[in-house]
Amino acid sequence: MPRAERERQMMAAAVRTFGRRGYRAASMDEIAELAGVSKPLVYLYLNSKEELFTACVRQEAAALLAAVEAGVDPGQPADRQLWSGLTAFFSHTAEHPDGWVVLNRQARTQGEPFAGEVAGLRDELVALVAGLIAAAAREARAACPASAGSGPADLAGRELPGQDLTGLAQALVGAAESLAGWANETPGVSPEEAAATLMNFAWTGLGNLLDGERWPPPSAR
Amino acid sequence: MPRAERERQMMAAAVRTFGRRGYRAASMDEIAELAGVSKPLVYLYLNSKEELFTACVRQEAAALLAAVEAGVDPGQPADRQLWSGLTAFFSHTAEHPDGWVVLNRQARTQGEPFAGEVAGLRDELVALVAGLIAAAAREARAACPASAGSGPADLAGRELPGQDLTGLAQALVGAAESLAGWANETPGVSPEEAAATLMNFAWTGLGNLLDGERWPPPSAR
Amino acid sequence: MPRAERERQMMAAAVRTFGRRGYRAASMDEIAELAGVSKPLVYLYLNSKEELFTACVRQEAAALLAAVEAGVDPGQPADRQLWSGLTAFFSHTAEHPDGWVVLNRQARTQGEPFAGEVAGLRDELVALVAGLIAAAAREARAACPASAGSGPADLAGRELPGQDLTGLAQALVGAAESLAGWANETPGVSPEEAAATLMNFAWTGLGNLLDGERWPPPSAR
Amino acid sequence: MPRAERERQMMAAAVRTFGRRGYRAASMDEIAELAGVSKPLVYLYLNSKEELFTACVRQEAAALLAAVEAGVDPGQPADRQLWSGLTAFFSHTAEHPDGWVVLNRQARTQGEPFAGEVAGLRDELVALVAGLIAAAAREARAACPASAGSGPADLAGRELPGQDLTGLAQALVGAAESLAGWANETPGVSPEEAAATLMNFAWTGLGNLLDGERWPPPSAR
DNA sequence: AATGAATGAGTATTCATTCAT
DNA sequence: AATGAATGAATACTCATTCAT
Repeated sequence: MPRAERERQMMAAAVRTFGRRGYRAASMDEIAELAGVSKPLVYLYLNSKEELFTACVRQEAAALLAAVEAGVDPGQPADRQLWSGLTAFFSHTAEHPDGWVVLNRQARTQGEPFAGEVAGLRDELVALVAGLIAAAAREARAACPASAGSGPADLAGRELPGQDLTGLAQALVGAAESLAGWANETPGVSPEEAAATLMNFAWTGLGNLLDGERWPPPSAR
Repeated sequence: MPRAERERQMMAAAVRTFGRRGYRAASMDEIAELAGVSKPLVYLYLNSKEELFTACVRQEAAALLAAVEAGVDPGQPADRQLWSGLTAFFSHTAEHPDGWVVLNRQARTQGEPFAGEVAGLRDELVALVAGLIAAAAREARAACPASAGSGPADLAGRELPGQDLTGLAQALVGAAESLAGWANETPGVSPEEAAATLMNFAWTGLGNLLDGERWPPPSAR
Repeated sequence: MPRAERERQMMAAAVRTFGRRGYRAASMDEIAELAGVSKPLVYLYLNSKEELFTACVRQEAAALLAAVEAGVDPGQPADRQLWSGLTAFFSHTAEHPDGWVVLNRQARTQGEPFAGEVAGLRDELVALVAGLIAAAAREARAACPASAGSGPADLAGRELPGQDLTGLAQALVGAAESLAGWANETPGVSPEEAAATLMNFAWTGLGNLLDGERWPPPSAR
Repeated sequence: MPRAERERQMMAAAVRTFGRRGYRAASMDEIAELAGVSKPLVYLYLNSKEELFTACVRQEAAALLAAVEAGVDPGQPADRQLWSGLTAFFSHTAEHPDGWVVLNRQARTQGEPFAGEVAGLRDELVALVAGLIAAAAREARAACPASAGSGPADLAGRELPGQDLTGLAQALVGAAESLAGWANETPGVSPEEAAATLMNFAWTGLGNLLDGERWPPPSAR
């Protein structure tokens, strides 16, 4: 069997095992057995438990990021982009539960040497979301050119300082992570519904929500 | 030294060690040394690593929940309650970083026998938040009695089915968890600011936010 | 509570625990708890686990030996003495099952430092039985004074060299030990019946033996 | 080195160590060192201390039983079979002293989880002996066909109720166990002599028993 | 390309025993 | 006369990792 395929098998077994047991509790024996190969072969190909786990994290992070980025169509308005990105996010995590658990839970116990690896992914997601929020701000400004010149007060309303922007993005990403976990274990919640819930929550605001507003707003439907 | 005090020492050492290393990677040797006692004493008082960890989780969960509940004044309107609850949450997690890490990260690796323990805490938080959102909905209806009879569309706008309610609460709790982590490692973000960011995000809605709205709304100031 | 009574309590708890668990598996904690005292008190009175066990063995051995000796009436013929001694043996072991288990099983794992202690008891039992067999031989000779002078062949038949004597006694003691275990766990076997079974088995054999019969019988040679 | 051979080495070391120290006092470290391997290898091949001990007991029990059964020639009369079986028993125990100690002493501390294992062996030996005694009874009846019709008293004399039979077999097995211990530590007692001692002791007694004699003899009643 | 055989280093847990009071 | 508090030393068991083939 060619090396590349064997490696895929091993990675799949590793993701599954790490997802189910956690980094420390997973044993190389179990991974090798699940992959259907001998332990020395795992070491020959992937060097060590730590490297193997790091490779799993990197692979799953790249796949998730790619899925989200593929879901975002830069030609669309920012809220649409966010909505489709979230849908892609919820779809991907639902379809790769082990990988998602590895990323979201198992890789985040601090003190382990791969802590930075997954923090990197999260930072990329936060940056992506922050970018979308910033884009939305620009669009809002562009949509009301009149107000652009109406005064500094208005403008201030549309400017978000960097720290606020990051905080908002952190909140949105956290909300998405939480909803992903909840949606994956609650039957009958589709990725689209989860995305809509989050858009309602974040975009529209709870206050407006209670006034009957929903996302997408009627004008955009 | 009296037993109760020794136990407190041990629990503190355990929370610190579990927070820094994770459940599996923490060793009873390290905990005992940090507590300044011999290992057998830890076993004499707390029976086993698993029981010790469960005790830590329970203690930290109870403390966090108590802090949040103490921060919520039922005499206030729902948005005020939510804001003060969030402030208490961010304060508590900032003051007990090890306990927060134990709860939020280390206790959530699935497959371990205490998985349910921390899930319980999270469910309580979600329920608490869901209760506040439902209360807000009631208040909104009460505030516009006229609209109550004005038609089904309006009413529908103020009714939240249970699943939506839970989803929103999950999103809010996830956002808070995420912000707590970010605020704790970003210098200069106070609990109040974190709470305001989240209220802006959730209560007002990003859309309104970009239109210059802020929480608390001018009328409430 | 006076020291002597406390010591009796402890010894009783120890015999019970050692009997149920064995020397190594019994813990001083369990013994102290069963005796209703604190562990340091056990050490204060009985010094160490090994000394405690040795004391148990000595106590039970002395009690068993005393019971057997009390059952043997030197004024009776040897077979009667043997029968009543066996009855006393089976009665005592039935009434003190824990003590018997300690003597017969738990104290006989070699390598432990008290190995000699229980070997001593057994040697005394074997010597007692050997004495009875020798007495029986003397009685047999005395009962047939005529044959005493009839020739060396006859005499040889009634003389048992020391090694044979010891071997026979060992066999009889082993048979008794085995029957004691069997009788204690087989309902409906009384000490008298056990003694009768053994006498049936052994005595008629011994009798013939003393009359010069040997196996294989002459006809089969 | 091939696995099977290593396993044999380990079993031998284990039998020796368990025989010398007892189950609880034997340490896996000592066994591994005596076998000349590292401890993990012992665990890899034999799983746990308990399984290792059970395997030792099973192996030694099977070997002893096989030796005894090989010594019994069903074509021979019952007394010959018993004698040769006993000779095989004493030979085997003399040649495998560690195994015999494991079976006869170390495996019989009650409360340990393998208690049943060795009880099984003993029950098989008792059943085998009981079978031989029953066979002897049949042979005795067959040898005196005339007496078969001569009256109920005679017949009764040759019938042994099941419980008596078991009791006799227990006594004989116990006597053999005791003699084995004695013979093994008394220089100059050959297996044949031990077997002869026991046959002298037991067989002539059994013979009379089968002829209807009982203790106490009628004259003494 | 692949593996059977093997281990050094560590981990949770237990227990006989002592000290200060 | 009695105990609550405490520990040094040991033990069963596991695991990531390597070597010889």
